[in-house]
Amino acid sequence: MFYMKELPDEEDFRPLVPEYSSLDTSSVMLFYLFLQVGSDMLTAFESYLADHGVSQGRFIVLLLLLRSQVRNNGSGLSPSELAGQAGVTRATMTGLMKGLQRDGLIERFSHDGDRRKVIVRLTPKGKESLNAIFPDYYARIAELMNDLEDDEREKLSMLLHKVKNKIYSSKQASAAGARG
Amino acid sequence: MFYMKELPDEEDFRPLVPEYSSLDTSSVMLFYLFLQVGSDMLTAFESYLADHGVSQGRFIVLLLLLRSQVRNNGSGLSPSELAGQAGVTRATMTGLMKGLQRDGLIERFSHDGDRRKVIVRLTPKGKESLNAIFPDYYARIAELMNDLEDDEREKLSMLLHKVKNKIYSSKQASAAGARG
DNA sequence: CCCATATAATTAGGCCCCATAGCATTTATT
DNA sequence: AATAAATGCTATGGGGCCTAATTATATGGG
Repeated sequence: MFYMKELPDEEDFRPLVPEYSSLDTSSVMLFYLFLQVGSDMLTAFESYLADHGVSQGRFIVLLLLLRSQVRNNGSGLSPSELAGQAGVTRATMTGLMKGLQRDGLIERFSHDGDRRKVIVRLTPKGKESLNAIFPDYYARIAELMNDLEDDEREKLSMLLHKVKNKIYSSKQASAAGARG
Repeated sequence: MFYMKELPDEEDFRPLVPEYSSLDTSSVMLFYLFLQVGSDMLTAFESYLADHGVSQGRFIVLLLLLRSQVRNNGSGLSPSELAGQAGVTRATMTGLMKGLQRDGLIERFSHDGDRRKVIVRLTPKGKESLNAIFPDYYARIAELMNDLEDDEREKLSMLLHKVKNKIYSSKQASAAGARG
């Protein structure tokens, strides 16, 4: 994920202000700060996951499969459902499955009732892999948030939700614009 | 960037709590919320940039070049400096340069004093490209942050800095651990 | 002056993430 | 029965990223 190591400051925007009189520098700097922190967080956890032989994408898939086992007693998920829950296309998911199966972390079975479908389940090795990752993974996340007091976490969560809602509402707006 | 569309909730962690008694679910959920919002933000801006024919990585390079022009009167930057400022290896930067030069957005000159070095500068077309992107790009960022009051932005910025500092301090810790 | 070392940029090769388009199979709709 | 829709897959390609090796150049002793 690409970002600038050295964030832009007021000085960088000053020459642009005459041209873009409405330029809201505090927004822009906050935006880049956000991206930078997100990227750093992600990079740190990706390298941790890489030490355990999985990528971020693979880890999410394993997590989704574990959740499905917990929630509905091991009935498994189809690639299509996984793609939907992970926010990628079915084709992308196929590629991910391929690698995960090659490494023995998942199994693919054919669905009894619907022969178009495939059922994906964690193998014992896949579960072990998650169990090897979990304790330290969670500890690292907790460590990361350790400096935030309870009320700060709530505040951060609230602010993140505000931004998130804004993204969704503008997505809808642009989709409506494209339709109409 | 991979994340889960449907964020995990308390229920998902409940089965894990007996095993990981210290599991701090509020941290974990905040962490995933953060990644999700960051990813959504990035995706939205990437698709906007794609409409203008540049990727996030390319855009950052153009931005860095523009900043260098503003800051030190167009002396340009070397690929090595660009790689450092963008947080990627020189090899990665070479690939980026190749595409940007092919599309006429940058120029590469050889350094007078040191013939190992290359100097990269924006072309007029590169500047035009940025100027075509800017107004709307900044407007979108401002729009995104529009629902946040001034004090909320400050709070968010402060909280982000707290997390950021935490990342850096744990990076140093692990680096020191690797050394010693 | 020469050689060892360091630095700059590039190339080659590879992995991951991700998308679109097209295909065969199977199921649902009408 | 005919059409539409869904599923999983392949092929193809782009973008981001890396390591290792290569080439050219510079620099600091000996």
